[in-house]
Amino acid sequence: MKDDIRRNMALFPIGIVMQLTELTARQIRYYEQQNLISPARTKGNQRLFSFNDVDRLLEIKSLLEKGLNIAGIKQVLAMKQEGKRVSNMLYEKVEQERKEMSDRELRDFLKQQMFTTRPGQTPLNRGELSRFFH
DNA sequence: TTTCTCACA
DNA sequence: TGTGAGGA
Repeated sequence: MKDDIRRNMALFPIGIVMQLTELTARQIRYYEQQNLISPARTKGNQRLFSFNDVDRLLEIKSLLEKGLNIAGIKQVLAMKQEGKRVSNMLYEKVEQERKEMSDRELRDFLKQQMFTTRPGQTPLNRGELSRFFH
């Protein structure tokens, strides 16, 4: 579908993205360093974000609020891409099933993480989320 | 004015 | 992650 070119078209500077996502410029730049997003650049080296980038950031924010840290988000995002590759040519109904499955898998994944965390290793989840399993 | 990179009393 | 410096 050629709707992708529109979603991936670099349009807004970091200032607008800050308002859209309610994230600080510092955070947005940091997430880029962590390869969670890959905005285009202007000739003046200014970042230009696409709708996809904004969506991604909103998802990151959402995951952050669920208590995940960057490492956890990276894995979730990776899972999303795999799932997308499979459901790309399927219909909406299947798309919904994928989302539900993703949520369930995310829960299982997090739960398992809590018990699998090895000594000296930072847990993938922290903060509020801990309350749900402890 | 806005955004960029770098670095930390 | 915040924040200030110094430049574009």
